[in-house]
Amino acid sequence: MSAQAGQKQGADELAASAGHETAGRLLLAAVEAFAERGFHATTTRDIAQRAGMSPAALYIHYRTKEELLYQISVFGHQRAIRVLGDAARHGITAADRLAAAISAFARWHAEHHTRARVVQYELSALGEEHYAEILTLRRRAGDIIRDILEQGTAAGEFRVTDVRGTARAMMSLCIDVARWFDPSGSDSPEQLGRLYAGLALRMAGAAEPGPGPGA
Amino acid sequence: MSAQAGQKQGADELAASAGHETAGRLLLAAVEAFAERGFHATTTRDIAQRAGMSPAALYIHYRTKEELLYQISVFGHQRAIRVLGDAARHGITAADRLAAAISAFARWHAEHHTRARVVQYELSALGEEHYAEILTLRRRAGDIIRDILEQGTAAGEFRVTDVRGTARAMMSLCIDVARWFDPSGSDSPEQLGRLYAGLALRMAGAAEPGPGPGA
DNA sequence: GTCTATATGTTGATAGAC
DNA sequence: GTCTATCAACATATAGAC
Repeated sequence: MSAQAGQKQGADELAASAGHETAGRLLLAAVEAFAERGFHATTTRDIAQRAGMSPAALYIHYRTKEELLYQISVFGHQRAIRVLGDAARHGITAADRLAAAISAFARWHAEHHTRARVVQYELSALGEEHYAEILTLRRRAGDIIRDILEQGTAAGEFRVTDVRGTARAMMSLCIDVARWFDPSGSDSPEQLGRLYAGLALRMAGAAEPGPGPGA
Repeated sequence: MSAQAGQKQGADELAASAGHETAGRLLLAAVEAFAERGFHATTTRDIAQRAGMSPAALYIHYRTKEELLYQISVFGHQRAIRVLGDAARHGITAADRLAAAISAFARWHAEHHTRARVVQYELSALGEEHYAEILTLRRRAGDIIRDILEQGTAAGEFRVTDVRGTARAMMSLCIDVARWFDPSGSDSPEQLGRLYAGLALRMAGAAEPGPGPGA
């Protein structure tokens, strides 16, 4: 599946998650608007207009503007964590699993950079309860990388002194992709995933079999 | 100089850059407000109140709310780039310079995480001309790291295949510190700088003399 | 379920007294 | 230079017709 198809597919799934066709269109419109202008600068008029509806129609499907953000955040986090977790199970050695996990997580943030931007940078606009709920989801992602680093270090594959800090740095590297990634740039999400997998292996102090990252 | 003193010192300099005592207080109040709630969610009333003034007083010193953001952005970028550039000149080998540059850049984003958050994440709220001006400043920072990687690779100190991508990843790692850094957390800005310098050396494929990152 | 029309509050920015 | 008072525009959200 190409990056283009991946994005379309993902977008459809987000829309489908709303359960209702119109609600799904509003969700996609909100993602676009929030990513472009930020949650607070986005008006309900803007969202409704992008979905081809009147401002009032929004409130039939969602109680508030914040609920739109909440739905986007929950779905986005669930997706990203599933992608990360699934990849982390592919491979026998810790090095294989780390490379697969980082590659997939970075690639997701590149392919879905619009949604990822909302998911990663508009969290503070959530209500208090919704925010707490999302934080619980986020912790799982960090644990996945940390577990791989611990297993690899124990097995002698990696040389990592600060597991917590190194795992956090790897997550940070992937998340920040959403901020700067430009689909019209020279790197494809797949290339970026390969580069970042190689960089992560080096950060973990893994022995290098092939050529270095980016080859 | 401790991290605390460093932050205070920096804040004073930002305030002093305004030229006028009241204008400086407004600048500091705006940084706090923008960092906490974002540019668009911050009201001019909030900024004025934090500075202990009426909403109207703001417009004596700044034409618009956007001009406050612009002043903060310019000063912040100039500072961060100077810190990075100064550090990049300390050391004879490319490895020394890379470690010094990454350490200083990451540390700046941790120490000044409040200001850095505004500088790095509220850019899109700038007017078109101001935005273009800031982008010019930003390009310089990337060039500094890229030059070190190129020199180190040519000298045989580093093994980097994708210089552009690796330099971008290192910048990304440091910038994202502003998003997650918590001064009440367990890591000090100095510790973080040391960890990240070690990780950067590994990412560059430098030979490892001492213990790994985080030791 | 979707529309038009609007209630109700808040915003960025200004006018004019001191 | 700072204040109080205020404007005009715009925000989110709702009411009621269809």
